[in-house]
Amino acid sequence: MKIANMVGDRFRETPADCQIASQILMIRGGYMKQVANGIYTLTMPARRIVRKIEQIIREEMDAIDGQEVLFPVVMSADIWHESGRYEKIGSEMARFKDRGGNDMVLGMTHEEASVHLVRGTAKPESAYPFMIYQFQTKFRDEPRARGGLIRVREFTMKDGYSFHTSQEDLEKYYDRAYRAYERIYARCGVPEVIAVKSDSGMMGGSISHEFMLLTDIGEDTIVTCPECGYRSNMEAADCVVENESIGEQPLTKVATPEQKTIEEVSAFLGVKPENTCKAVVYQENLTDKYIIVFIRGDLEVNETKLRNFVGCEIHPATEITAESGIVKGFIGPVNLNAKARVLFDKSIEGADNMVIGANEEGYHCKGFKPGRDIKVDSYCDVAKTYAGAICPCCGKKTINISRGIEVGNIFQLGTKYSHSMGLQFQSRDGSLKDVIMGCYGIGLGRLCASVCEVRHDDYGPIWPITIAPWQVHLCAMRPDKPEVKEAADKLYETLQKMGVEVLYDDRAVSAGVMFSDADLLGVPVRVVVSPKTLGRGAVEVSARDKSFREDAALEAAPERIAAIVKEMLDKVNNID
RNA sequence: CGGGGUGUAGCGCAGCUUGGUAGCGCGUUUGGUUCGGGACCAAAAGGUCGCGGGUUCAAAUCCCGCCACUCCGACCA
Repeated sequence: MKIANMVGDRFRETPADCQIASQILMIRGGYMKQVANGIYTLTMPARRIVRKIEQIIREEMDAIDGQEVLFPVVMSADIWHESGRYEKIGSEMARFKDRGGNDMVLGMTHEEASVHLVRGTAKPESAYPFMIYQFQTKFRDEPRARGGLIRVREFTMKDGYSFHTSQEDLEKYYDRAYRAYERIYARCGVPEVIAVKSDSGMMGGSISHEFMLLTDIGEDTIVTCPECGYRSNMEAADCVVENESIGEQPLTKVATPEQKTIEEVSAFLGVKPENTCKAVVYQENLTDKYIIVFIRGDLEVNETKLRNFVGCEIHPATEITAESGIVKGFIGPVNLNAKARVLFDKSIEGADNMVIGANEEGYHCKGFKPGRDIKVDSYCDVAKTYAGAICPCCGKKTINISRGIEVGNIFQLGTKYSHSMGLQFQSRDGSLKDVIMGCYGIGLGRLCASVCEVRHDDYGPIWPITIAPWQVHLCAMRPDKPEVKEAADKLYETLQKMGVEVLYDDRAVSAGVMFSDADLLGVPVRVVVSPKTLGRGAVEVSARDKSFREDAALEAAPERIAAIVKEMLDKVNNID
């Protein structure tokens, strides 16, 4: 490819409205252009990167016996009614009517389509397991797209669905998929991607993992333990705390006029926030019924865990009515006369001498001890864990909090879709049973942008050679000199014949422009042919990541360059 | 959905307060001089000032409505 004719302008200014490195560099490098909010056109370099990522994934999916298929983007609403998700999913799913007035949807995921494909007459147990996967455009009308390709509305995703006759078999396959994913990220040049325990969200199912690339611009909060390797998304992380007795005291009422927040109350009474017990009020989305969570004063409620615990959508209480009996700012578990569901978080278990609200304007109580002053049937775990908290796995106070981008996920779906949509198998004893499913997703564009996010310098991306748009960037410096033009043209042709992917810059531009453009395109191997190098009878070969720079004799250059490319490829691919 | 911001040439922006018929930098084109990290000189092309309405002799500028983009939050396989 000649850079002179390539569509997609590179430029110097930072584009307006760009926040993160990958977005800035990929826009500046002419990899893509925004068409609408969260919707991009990819140009050749980005398309080539995504294609290479796709091929790596394809090879790894095929290696675990995946069968590539292609589901449609547009689906009839019928199958979404069957699974119940037509009603359950909100406006992030795009819906429309065809000319016949039938309800249609744009696929945001393809569980329904996959079950639709494989159901029919119940197949024998021996026909299982199998996995089908595809690369397909998804449309999700995100309320807020941002960060270039990190969070978009239209994107290409690899989604796979596996079908099993037992939980054990699913788990066995899930483990294979897990290892395939690790290979995929390593081969894409980001072996540091880690798997974390995750919340299953609207996908349903029980066990699930997200693959995370840790970076500060990540939208997810990741909980890790350096001691034992425990890793979890904050949404799914257990919060373990240990409360020590600070001296049991009788429950006594104290006046705390105008002191409503934990900061105010603890400062006013001279106690630490962790020796208070606060109430956080939520409402069920559909009924507006109140839910009061009693939690240690220094902690926050993890709304995902709370949602899962109560089993319905919830939102923080916006307005508290007088009839509810809730005294805002002074809520406490003792003598609470409120129309609300009351939950006790584990974080107050075992504590004593806590400050609580007195359920009376202007008063709190000291000396509260759960279990003594009020009967607690059971404690739930709905608190957000925090840096320095106790690791739920090894028990040490080692919890770390960091940020990560989700670059893939795997779910054990169970029978959610097979059951609702009627996908059964015939077991050896002749009975019909629901098929057990797993699903496995990777967003290609997001992975591309994420790699850029962690593999770049001030001048542009530094693409790992396995996914780089080209392997070699050939610069003919001073192509107005016939000897340069001739040597570079020949090298270009020879390398291509040898199967090396070359981007060729033979424009009559200054060295600065040429190098800046090369930096923005991030091709791992750079070859410069110039009057200077030809004077030495050589071409200059260097790495985008500055790891080496050498002269290669002109006649031997093609072989040398091809050898360097091969060496770099092997280094990434030999991961076992 | 709530709260801010912005919309003027391919890109980045000024002009708007105080109305007078559009400008700067980058990029692009042509010619010339340069030549290993975004060169220089000269000439040139390129704009429904987001859209619609209103006020006015006159609107990029003032008023009303709408749209789009964007940031923070809510939301999010």
